[in-house]
Amino acid sequence: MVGVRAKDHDDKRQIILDQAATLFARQGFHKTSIAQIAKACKASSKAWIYHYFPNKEAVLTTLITDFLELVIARVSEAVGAVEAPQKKLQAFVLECMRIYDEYRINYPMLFAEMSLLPAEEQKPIRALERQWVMLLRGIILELNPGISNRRHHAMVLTLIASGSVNWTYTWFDPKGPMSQEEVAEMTTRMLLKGLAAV
Amino acid sequence: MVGVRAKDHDDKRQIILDQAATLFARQGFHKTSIAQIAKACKASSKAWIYHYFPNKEAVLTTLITDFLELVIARVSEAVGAVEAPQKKLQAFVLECMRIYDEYRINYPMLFAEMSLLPAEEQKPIRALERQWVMLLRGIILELNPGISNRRHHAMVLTLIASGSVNWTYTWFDPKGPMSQEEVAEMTTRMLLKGLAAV
DNA sequence: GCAAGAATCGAACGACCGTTCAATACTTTT
DNA sequence: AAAAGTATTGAACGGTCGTTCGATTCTTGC
Repeated sequence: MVGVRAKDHDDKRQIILDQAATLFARQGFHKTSIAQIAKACKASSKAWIYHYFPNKEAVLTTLITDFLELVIARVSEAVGAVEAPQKKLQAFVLECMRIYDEYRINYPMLFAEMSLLPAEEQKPIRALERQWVMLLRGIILELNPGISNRRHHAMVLTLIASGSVNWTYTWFDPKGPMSQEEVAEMTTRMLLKGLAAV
Repeated sequence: MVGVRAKDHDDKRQIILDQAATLFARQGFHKTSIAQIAKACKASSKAWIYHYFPNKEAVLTTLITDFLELVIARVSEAVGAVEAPQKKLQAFVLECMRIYDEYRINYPMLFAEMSLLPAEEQKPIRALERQWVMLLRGIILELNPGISNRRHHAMVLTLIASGSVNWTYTWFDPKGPMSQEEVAEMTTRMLLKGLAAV
């Protein structure tokens, strides 16, 4: 076929995303230049990036989108593999922390950056985020069906709980005194008791 | 005295900080230019800013420092005004949310931006942050003295709890269905039960 | 082998931005 | 009123960065 994309087109694209993720996490989005990403990919020109992405923001939005889709897929699977709602919560928390640790993505930073994008570009990302939150909300409702009576209580409680999970990024150190499994265990135990109290 | 600073020098400085806070919250640090801050202050030249701050980063670090000092002062006072540790936790959470609401500062964004600063400039800010965390840790230890046996447990539990409070920024809407008092109430109740479980 | 589009690259453009500088106006003490 | 230092300003500098362009090379179906 003439004029067809190279077989390794998607691979190259993925390399860009991987290198960009590392650089964004270390230096932030604005302090990372296209030239830097290209160099990290061992390309000799920054114009090379533009063959795979229309602009710099697209690298960011693709990165966040792919990441959230992965999180949702893996968390869904982990949660679906157990029956008891207590076990589901544990699986949810643990799987989130595992992915955060594997990918070393600075989620609060990406989140903040995303919030500055034009509303139209935020839309699909917000939708994925909502999926993630709704997954957690479902588990919380199973754990404590009573709260469904009061309007919005389930949602607010879910958002409060989500903070415990998401904020972990800002302080957790894999080389610290606790493993992610232990932190996940403590978080789960706290949430289990706490969520029953409202 | 010849060559003394004008009486309103500190006022002007504060105006810069206030306008910068608003702009940073809305557009982020990097997308806000010195010229924009100057214009928001009704100054006719961006060089004017440099009479009050040595550079743009100093505006950011001063902003965060002042904010954290205010938070610590107000939260300390609120916590000190009550006796029971349960009341202290409630006061802590409520006061944090009140300040966040009053000042409309995007704390997670400022936090992320601060993390990219040179280590030396981060130091005093990290110290203030630690003060805030330690305040919360003290309350948690009062609530659950048992955890002091296991090393690091109190600190990790504190950090997990702090996530619930700090993440509120990213989702709380004053025009939403719940007031900050109600959210603070729910957060406190959840934490009270949850923290006892570890 | 030729045509057409993909892949890659080097160079340049155009805009913006943080910072500096020199000059002017203002204030206050002596 | 003179001196000295502050307050403010407009203009310019130096650099960076995202993006574009044109050219070249490579791949592949006809």
